[in-house]
Amino acid sequence: MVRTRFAPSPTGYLHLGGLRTALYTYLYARKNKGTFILRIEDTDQEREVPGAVQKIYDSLRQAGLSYDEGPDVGGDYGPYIQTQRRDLYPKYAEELIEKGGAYYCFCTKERLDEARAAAEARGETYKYDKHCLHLPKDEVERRIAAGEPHVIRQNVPLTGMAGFDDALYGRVEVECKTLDDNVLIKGDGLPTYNFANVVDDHTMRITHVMRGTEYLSSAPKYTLLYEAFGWEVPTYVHLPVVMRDATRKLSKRYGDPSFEDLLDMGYLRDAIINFIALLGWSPRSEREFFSLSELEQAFDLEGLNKAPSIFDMTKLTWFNSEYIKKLDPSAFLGMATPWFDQALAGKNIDYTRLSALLQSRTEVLNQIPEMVVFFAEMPAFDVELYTHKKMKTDPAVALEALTKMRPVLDGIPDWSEEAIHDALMAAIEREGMKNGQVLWPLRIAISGKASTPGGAIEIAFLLGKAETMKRLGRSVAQLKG
RNA sequence: GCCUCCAUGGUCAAGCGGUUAAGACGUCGCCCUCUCACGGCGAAAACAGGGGUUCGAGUCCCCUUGGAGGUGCCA
Repeated sequence: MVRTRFAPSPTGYLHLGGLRTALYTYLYARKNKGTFILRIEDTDQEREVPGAVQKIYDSLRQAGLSYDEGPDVGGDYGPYIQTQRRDLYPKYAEELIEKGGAYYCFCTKERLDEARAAAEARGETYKYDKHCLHLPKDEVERRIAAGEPHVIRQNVPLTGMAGFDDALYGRVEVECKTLDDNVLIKGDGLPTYNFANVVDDHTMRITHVMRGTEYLSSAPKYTLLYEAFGWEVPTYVHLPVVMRDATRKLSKRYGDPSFEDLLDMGYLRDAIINFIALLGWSPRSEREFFSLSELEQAFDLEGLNKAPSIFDMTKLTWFNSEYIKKLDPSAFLGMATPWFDQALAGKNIDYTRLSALLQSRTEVLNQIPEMVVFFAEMPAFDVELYTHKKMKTDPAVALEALTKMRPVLDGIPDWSEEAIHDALMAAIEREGMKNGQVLWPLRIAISGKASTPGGAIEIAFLLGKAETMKRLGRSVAQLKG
């Protein structure tokens, strides 16, 4: 039975690298009919950000990554928040001490800092000197009883190798002598990640530990812990980082968006998931569109890439535009409406028609207001906009065309697209002009923009007869200068 | 510095000893067209470098270079 877990620290929003780790972890569980667990790693009380835990719940829910066990859903292996498991860790630490895998340490911060500074001054990697390893048991007990501050450290062997087999990276080994005796239980009684991840993964019966490569080089140390306990080591799957460019990883500091930010901008959940899934994983086929449930079927470890990948906003945007195009028109209308309102509130515009015009032109929802504001207010524009080589128009041609079309448009009784189209086409033929020589200037005259969603006819229709005639009148006046 | 890991076009990425080295995004060109999009067609664009192993190497090994991660009483 596969049991996987996503174990974030509540230090802020859910960034995209975290989302991808969560996604793969979730997918692996689903693919194997296993259990997906959420665990909150909040042992660093100082870094905890208020509200961050709730944010994690919300983001995972919005992403569609439902967990079978977790703080807010329960489960048989709880609690799922580490600070609520605090009484558990010292017990295991004691056991580890009994087995020789750990020891109490009373060294002061000052002594440690000095030693570290000295090592660095010598150009060496600092390592704790096991100063407290051989303290007699009675002395240890006496000092603890006396309330002396202390931690518990891992007792790493001085010789030999430590290693593990990663499902993605293969065998990873290091010499024990390069490893430090890290703190397992801190002065505040809470465990460090080094200890908590081992105890929790074991007690929660996690079979596959999927996490970022920042843990790759410390994983051998965790294996030592499992071995000291006599526990079975889970399967490790370390996942490469998501980068913003070749040398820096995605981060809020540089303005990289979080999952929430993307959603707020008007990126669709399914598009984000689809894109993220393919960032570091390949189905090894030409297929590129996957829904979450399709990913649950298709995902496997074999398709994982070992190299870090760069988050390409442009490709995400393409995915988004594709997802928008596939939307049912009424669904798109529903999504677009709040964005229409931003630019067109109070205006009498046919949103249904407008959204039909916009659907194939919208890449991200937040582009909508700027694409449609001209319906609300006619922008000022330069008459040179009338010049278009291919359409064979310029301000002079435009003036002639507009002057001739004004009465034609004014004479249309029922303002429908069909009526406008027919009237205009008939007039164009009668005058012996080219479509472009009339329609281009007309579109400019009533929109003031070089490019618009839809042509002159659609825009005239959406604007309504009164507004169209009003704008036309002003534009003709402008041309007469 | 030391330890670990990684390396195919600008980006994602297929390839798992024998290929004209896929595909997608982006870019550029053409077509469609009342603009812009959409859609269609096409083009440019990559195995970091050097040594091995092999009849044969993008694929295996080593070195170099470049990059990432770790080196915390952070995770």
